[in-house]
Amino acid sequence: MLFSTKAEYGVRLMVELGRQPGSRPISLNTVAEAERLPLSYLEHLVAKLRKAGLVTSTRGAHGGYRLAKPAKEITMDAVVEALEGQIAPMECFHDSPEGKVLCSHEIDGYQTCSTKLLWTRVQSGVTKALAGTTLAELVEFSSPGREADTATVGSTA
Amino acid sequence: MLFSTKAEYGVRLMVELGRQPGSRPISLNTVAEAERLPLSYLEHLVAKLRKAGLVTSTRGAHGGYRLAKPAKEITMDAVVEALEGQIAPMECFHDSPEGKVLCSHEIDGYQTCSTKLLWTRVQSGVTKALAGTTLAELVEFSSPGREADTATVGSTA
DNA sequence: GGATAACCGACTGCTTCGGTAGGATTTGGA
DNA sequence: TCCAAATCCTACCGAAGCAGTCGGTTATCC
Repeated sequence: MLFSTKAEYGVRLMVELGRQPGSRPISLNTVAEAERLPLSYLEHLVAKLRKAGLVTSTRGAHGGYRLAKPAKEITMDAVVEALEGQIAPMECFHDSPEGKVLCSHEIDGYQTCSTKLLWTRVQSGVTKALAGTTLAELVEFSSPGREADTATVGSTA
Repeated sequence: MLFSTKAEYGVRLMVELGRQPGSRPISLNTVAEAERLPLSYLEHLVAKLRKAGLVTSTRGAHGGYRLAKPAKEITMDAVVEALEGQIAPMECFHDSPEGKVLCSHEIDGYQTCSTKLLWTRVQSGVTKALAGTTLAELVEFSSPGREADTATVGSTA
């Protein structure tokens, strides 16, 4: 499995927040019941999202969470990365400052890494899919009234 | 991390096999030394590749492994899947008989799955990257400069 | 002050990862 | 014929991550 349920639950949580029209926060409890997910586990996940600056929180009674930005401006690479950590196909891949991918095997003074081409392509494929999808899309895609419609599930790139 | 070292080691092993010109098998020991990987761990990995029909084995002295097909006909989705198991972005994704992806949340009688669009795109991105890369490409990509080096990497044992 | 809800850290059972160990079986060659 | 080189197979191990649970603390509204 490429991703764990952290990404799954976290994305659902974000979608749930994105569904709310007003600006008032919704409590985690509400989200947990709507999505039928364990509240105490969601607490851990939402903490990651908050630290990543994707949601803001209001404490106390009638508090809760809301999106830190409009759903249109939230791309899913940021969400998934906040939840799962750095997204790389393989451990030896790091993001260098220039945004390039780098395979540590090459620094060993040992010849060209035979797997670099492959992982670079995979990395690119995943990144394009995640960065090319906004939260707003997911909200609209799953909004009630719209029945399961696989026609628009095409790739972005 | 999307994939574990099983994929990394296994792909390197395949590339090493693909580098061999003749049809005679090479031992795992040779591969392990060339790639500096633990032999006993490679045994586990090559077993998966063999069961998937990607390599064939010859037992006994002067035995070893060789590719079951020409490197051009081996696509990396088969290799990675043999090593890592079914490739899906999320646990709720299964390959249905018709080759479509299916999210189990939708069968719950509960509304449209809010994450399906995202995971479908990711799935597509990864699959395209893997299926669009052949072993032959990786072999060629990592070959240049090979005959020049003097280390233990020599192809002729 | 009480209810609500975010926050925080510790703990737990479970599975996978990465690797080791020890043996058995098969085969080629001296 | 017997040894060495290989594949093959099962079991085991420590470490880490996953998917939670639990208990408690702080902040806020009524």
